[in-house]
Amino acid sequence: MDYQNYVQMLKAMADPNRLKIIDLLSCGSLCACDILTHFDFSQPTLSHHMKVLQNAGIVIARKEGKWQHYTLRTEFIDQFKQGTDQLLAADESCICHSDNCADCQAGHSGKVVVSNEES
Amino acid sequence: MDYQNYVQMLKAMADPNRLKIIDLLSCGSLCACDILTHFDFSQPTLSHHMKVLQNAGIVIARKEGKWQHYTLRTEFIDQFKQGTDQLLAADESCICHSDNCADCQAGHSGKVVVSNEES
DNA sequence: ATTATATATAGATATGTATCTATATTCACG
DNA sequence: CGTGAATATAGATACATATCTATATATAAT
Repeated sequence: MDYQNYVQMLKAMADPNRLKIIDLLSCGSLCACDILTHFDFSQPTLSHHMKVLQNAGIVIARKEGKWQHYTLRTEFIDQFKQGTDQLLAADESCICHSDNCADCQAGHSGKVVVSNEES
Repeated sequence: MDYQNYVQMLKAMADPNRLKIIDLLSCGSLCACDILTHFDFSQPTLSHHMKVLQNAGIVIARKEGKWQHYTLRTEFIDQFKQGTDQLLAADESCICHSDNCADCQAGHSGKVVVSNEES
């Protein structure tokens, strides 16, 4: 797999304000003005964030009169969860195997995640 | 829930090189020098990335002689998946409900994600 | 038509960060 | 002890981006 799309989603999500927007939209569609009431930043800043979310394929916009309605894409939810599973599963899809990895040949392959208790 | 820790994980993951490091480590522990062979950047740059991953609670380091062995934390895997589920589930944990949200009172609550087909 | 409302765009600024080179530290080994 | 190898730290630089103000656009209402 290539993680291009997944990285773009992560980048878009890796901002507290945009994460809150996603959280808000997970409850249902909202227009820009309604979203804005939940934040302290300016309207152009929201417009910027919504564009980032759209470009990452996280949100779609539907214009109705003067309102922009934003909705979470089901494809985003599916693809993001799938990307996460693929990333964190220690199976044959491991990048090493597709990379002629010397470490794999040296036996590092396999689920070797460790439960650790230090701070 | 507060997403502080989750955002920190997202930030650390939202870099193609660090994502590849996570992918490599999902196959098993590796020392810095082994990880470095998979990349074009310099050794100090790797050191920086590993610090970011550690600060985000994604990776732990165990020093053995002059080698640093890096391992994915199981807690990271659990917490990240849990955070994702919590974010994208349209249930009572929705931020609106804990925020005295006017939109919720106006009936926007509920799973309203939309399958959309435009580009 | 004019005015008000919702949103977008342009341009500036400040902060964050990914990267580099140079150097320091730590450790094994002779 | 001195040397080489693995890693970390310091400082610099370049690029990305989150934010703002000012302004433009689009639509509804009067």
